[in-house]
Amino acid sequence: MQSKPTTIKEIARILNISPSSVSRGLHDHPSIGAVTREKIKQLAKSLNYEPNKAAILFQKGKTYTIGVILPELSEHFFSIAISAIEDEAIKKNYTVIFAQSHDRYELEVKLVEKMKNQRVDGLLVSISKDTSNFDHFEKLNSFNIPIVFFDRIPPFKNVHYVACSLETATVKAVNYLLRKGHRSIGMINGPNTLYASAERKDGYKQAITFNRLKFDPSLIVNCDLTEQGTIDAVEKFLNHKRKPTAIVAFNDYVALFLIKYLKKLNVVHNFDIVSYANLPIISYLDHSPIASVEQYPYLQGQKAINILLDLIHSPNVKHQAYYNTIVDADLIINDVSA
Amino acid sequence: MQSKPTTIKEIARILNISPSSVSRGLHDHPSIGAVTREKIKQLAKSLNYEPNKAAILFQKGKTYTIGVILPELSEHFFSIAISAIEDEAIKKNYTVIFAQSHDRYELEVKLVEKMKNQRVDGLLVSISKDTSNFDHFEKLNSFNIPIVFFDRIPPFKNVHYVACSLETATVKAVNYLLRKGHRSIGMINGPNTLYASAERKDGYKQAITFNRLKFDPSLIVNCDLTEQGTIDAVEKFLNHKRKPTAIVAFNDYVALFLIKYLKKLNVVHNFDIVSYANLPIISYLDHSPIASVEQYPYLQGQKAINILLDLIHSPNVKHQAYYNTIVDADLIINDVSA
DNA sequence: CAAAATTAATCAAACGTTTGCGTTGTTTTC
DNA sequence: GAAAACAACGCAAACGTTTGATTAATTTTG
Repeated sequence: MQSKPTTIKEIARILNISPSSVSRGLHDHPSIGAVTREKIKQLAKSLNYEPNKAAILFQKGKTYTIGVILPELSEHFFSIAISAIEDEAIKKNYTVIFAQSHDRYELEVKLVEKMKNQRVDGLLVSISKDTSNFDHFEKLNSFNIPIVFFDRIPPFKNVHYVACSLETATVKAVNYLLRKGHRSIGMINGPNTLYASAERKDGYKQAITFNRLKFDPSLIVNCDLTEQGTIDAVEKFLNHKRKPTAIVAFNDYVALFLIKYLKKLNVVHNFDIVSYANLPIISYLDHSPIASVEQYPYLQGQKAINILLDLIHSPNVKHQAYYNTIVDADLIINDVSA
Repeated sequence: MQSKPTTIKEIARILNISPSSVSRGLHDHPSIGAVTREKIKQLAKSLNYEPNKAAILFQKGKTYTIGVILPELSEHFFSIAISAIEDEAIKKNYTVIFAQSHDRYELEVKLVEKMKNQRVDGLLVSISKDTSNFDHFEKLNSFNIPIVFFDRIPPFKNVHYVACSLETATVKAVNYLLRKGHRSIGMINGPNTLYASAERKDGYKQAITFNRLKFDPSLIVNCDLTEQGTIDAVEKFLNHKRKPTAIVAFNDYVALFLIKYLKKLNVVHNFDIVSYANLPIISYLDHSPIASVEQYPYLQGQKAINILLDLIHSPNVKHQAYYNTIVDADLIINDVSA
């Protein structure tokens, strides 16, 4: 025996009124009398009425669904960010669908297309690390689907985004190392396609020059964020004429690769390491980074979806202004000896 | 300018045929001639026609959506499992919505209700660790919404589920420790509400008695899987008259807590540790578990959703038989000295 | 060659909800 | 006391797609 869910029609039939009145009654429309309204609501409750979402979606042409595209769910940052997105969405009665680009541009393009076909009301995106072309996002404009980028954002301002000021954070990080006496600081940076890479570089430069030191570009090396890429980067430092005594790693995963390799070479104690992400797991390492930049994924996710919902609900005016939201990043000190 | 998406009606109007013919043409219905069919398909393609999913859902009374409820997305196991679910869903043109119970029973109940109201076609569930009442799942039966449990499953057989044989895995783990010469092996088990706890216990007992050793129940202690709970558990071992030389931890997170605490007490080298989950991060620890049980989350997720899709597509017969799928778990040896 | 079968398409209803407009009565206003 | 205002509800269309029933034209069959 499968029970058919209750419909508005059935309530109308039982109460001998029209379906439209039931609909209006349930929505507190002023043209329905208080008595009728209460009768409707009571019966609806007792019959366990739940609006058929599919019918509403169809009728309104909205899906109350927002899409999320991010590189890797198993990265701690994103798993937390999406938790925030989900929490907020549930509150506002939106449904979230998500997909992973696995950091591949072509997959990202396909997913954006998929999301469009799913008729999402809006999109939250953290771009893949080899995305340098953004046409697939621009297409959505003509369909009036707003996009908010978060964390991994495109390198221009005329989009909505939420991100950390990694530049400021990097200044803090480098300053911290300088205060600890380091004079040659290496940086393992990400690919140049990432805006975050530029920010880290700028922050590094800024801190160095502000402290009246000479900026040496060869102390910043790019890396594809894989384990092998990290090893290649480290090698450059080890062979450097001004061998660094401290290293700023692109994120905690890179830091892990880095530490593993340095341990293998038995030189891990020659380096102070600072990283980004502040993974909880990091504190369990023996030789962990002495500091890590916390990027507040939950907060970022929260802000991003709230901006998106705002865009969805705002009238169809072309936004001249873009939301460019910066979340403060903090340097978390793990160094017990500090 | 916002383009309205192309509809069947419009294609029909342009081609001077009826909407129903267009629909049938697109679905290769035999009653549409080959010429007309091709004309329809070509025009549809050139107009970038995409079926309005909302309309189809509404019409068919199906949502092509499956719900996933799991305890914590930031747990590596689940983030991998849901990746598998998502991958399979995309292939079959299903949409996945998910929610986290954060290991709380009341939240889980609400989420199940939410999913029901969203009219999901089916549900994939990994139950929270303090769920001992299963009425909220039984309600879904009358709505004909199939459920497949995975990993964290209820303690009875008359449901569909996919899980590891943790019993077998535990036998392997304990045998491994016994072969390494350990004669007093502690186990930090989970709450008794979890079926997985019973399995671990049984496996432990089985390995011990099979090796003609005496089973000492006080060497198995329950734990709520928090850091403090783990510390409390360890304390019992440290004060035990037959102080264990090896410990089987409930999972890698517990192992982390455990190792951290033992390090603090400077006794970490007195113990061999075996754990479950095989977190990638574990290998970066200095003193990591010498072995870990791999539960193949991707495979479990894959099997679970395929079973669910099977149930969804199968005719409305009451299944007398239940899918009780066991995925083999393997003991992965990390011990370099082994 | 009439009857039956086949082919190719159309018609109309249906899914559940929302909403602009119209229709009743009843009450207020000057 | 007639006109205007209002309160409370019903009617019907609309959203896009699918599908059972129907029709019309063509072909096959005995």
